[in-house]
Amino acid sequence: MKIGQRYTEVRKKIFTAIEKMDKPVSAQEIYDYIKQNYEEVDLASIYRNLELMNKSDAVNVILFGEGKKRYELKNMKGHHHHLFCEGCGDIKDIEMKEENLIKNVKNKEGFVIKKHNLEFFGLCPNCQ
Amino acid sequence: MKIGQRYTEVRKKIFTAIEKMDKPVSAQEIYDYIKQNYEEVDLASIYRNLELMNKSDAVNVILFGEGKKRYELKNMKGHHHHLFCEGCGDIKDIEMKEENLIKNVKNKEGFVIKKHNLEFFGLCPNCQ
DNA sequence: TTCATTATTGCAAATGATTTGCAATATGTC
DNA sequence: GACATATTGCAAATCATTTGCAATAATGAA
Repeated sequence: MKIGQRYTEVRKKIFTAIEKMDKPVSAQEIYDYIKQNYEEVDLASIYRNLELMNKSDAVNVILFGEGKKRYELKNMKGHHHHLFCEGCGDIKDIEMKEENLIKNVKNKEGFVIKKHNLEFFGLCPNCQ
Repeated sequence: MKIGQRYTEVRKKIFTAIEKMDKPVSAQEIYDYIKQNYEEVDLASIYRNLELMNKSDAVNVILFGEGKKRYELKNMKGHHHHLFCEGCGDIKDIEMKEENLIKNVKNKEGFVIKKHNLEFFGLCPNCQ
């Protein structure tokens, strides 16, 4: 997995931050984490790296309609989806077979499917 | 389906705009459509109404990672998902049974599922 | 190891979507 | 028609993300 041309300190920190927080995180959360655990890194650099990481398939972009993107490392876990709590924003992973689902979509409309996202929205035990 | 307390001209225009454009549309697209077909409506009013319409279940919010939200009328079509072309932004509806999928998620993690979104990303015939 | 090339970073400013305060206006009610 | 207040327009604010540019750091060559 090649991100850009150089393996920089900033890049290492971003990787570590996402890995340690162990959930889909926003650019701002990565920024905050790094600020508290290492020397500060500019937000713009984080955004630029996240875009690179996304293009090189190192991270997934996850959307919950909060008005911002979340990122998670791709190699850490198998393919999965998420449960997003509308109450507290808590996020849980879910595993699910969906071969049939995906199979049915392929070749429909002549599209070439490159990616799909399935997210569930609801309330976690604490928020019900 | 009750949106706010009054059935205003602005509200009518927004409904008509979304219906006529017949695809998931952004607030800006609704604004542009109305500007061309009726008297202009303030963007802020459109946003305020879209939020109301979402809370009262009149519209679905759809996310394709473009950095903005799209809205579609809920009553127009049955439950469906979308194919979003990363090349040109073209959007197609797809129908799919997913009873099993959803059934499997219910009662998992103690979440109460209120909504789920499944989006596919790829390239349409023109963009391949 | 030092040097040179250029990818990457920090900083500041710009952009785009969305939100908010507030006074003016329009809608439903009596 | 007059009132009470939901809704709108306008302007400014906010938040996430992007961009220009000069300074800095990573990597390959000498």
